[in-house]
Amino acid sequence: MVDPHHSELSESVLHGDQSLQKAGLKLTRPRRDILRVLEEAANTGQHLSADDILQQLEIADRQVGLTTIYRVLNQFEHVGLVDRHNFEGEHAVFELAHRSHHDHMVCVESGRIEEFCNSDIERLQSEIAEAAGYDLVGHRLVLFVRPQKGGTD
Amino acid sequence: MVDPHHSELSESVLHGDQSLQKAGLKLTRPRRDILRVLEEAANTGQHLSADDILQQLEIADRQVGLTTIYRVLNQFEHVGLVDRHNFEGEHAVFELAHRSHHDHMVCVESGRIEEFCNSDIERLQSEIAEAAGYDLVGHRLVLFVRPQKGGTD
DNA sequence: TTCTATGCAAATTATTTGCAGCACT
DNA sequence: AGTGCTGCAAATAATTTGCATAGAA
Repeated sequence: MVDPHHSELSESVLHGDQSLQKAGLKLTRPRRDILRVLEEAANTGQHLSADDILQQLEIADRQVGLTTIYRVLNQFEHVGLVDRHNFEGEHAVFELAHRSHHDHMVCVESGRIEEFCNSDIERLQSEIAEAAGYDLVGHRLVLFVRPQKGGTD
Repeated sequence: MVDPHHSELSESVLHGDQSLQKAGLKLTRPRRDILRVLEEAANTGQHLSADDILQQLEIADRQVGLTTIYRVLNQFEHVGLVDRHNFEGEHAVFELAHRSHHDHMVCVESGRIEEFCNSDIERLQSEIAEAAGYDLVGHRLVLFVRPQKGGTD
């Protein structure tokens, strides 16, 4: 059954809808709203914290409790809909799960986060693990960068 | 992988002593004890959390307040005496600062943490940053691995 | 003695859980 | 009516801060 209300939502959200149902999660207003915010963030390549999402929702006049945000975010993560990151070490940030693997580059001046993927590095990682007698099952790579030309930012 | 000198760690501690004085930090009992615990951990390649250190100190009958441990750890970090890591995302772990840069490999089965350094990966990282218009100022790389030969556990 | 260090308790921050009420089938 | 969803408030966990006292130079 399709709810006429979300006709304004993009395909991706509908896709998320499917994922949710498949995972036994009902597509409720809070979940839809959170999904939408994550969507927008994905478009601009942003990574949001639970609180960021709360702010966005308040701005959009779509009240959702912080508790629910945390709970939904965890559910989404378990379902594989979103990825959780811990760049800051203080609070986690989330992003809609990507189809493909990628790593992050964080600008220490602007806070901007860019994504990249380098097969050479990926391969080297496996080699390193193997050489140490292990099998690589995952990894986390974050580059901290700063604008090249003496940027005033 | 056992180390020869395991009873007397005075030498290195004295080194830390110098670093502390140079940084304007007095060598007090708590700081010396914490340094000693970090020393032992370094010998066995362990990374300790503030609470781990508290435990170690209690075992060694050297009472130090958790508050002090956190405070000292921060001071040590600022002085460049220890490095802070956030493998778990919940609590930070520390290790005596290494003279040389290195990354980590965490075994998802045993929790064991190994260190490594690969110049090819380091170089690739710079190239990636440059290509994106940035200068690499730092990075964090953690490989999650599992013992090779069929995990029998 | 002077200034820094310590530690207990209270404060913070990020996140989770208990539980009563609401929603949808 | 039943089962899942929400959100407030209280509970946690990790870490920090206020403040009076103890300690190093």
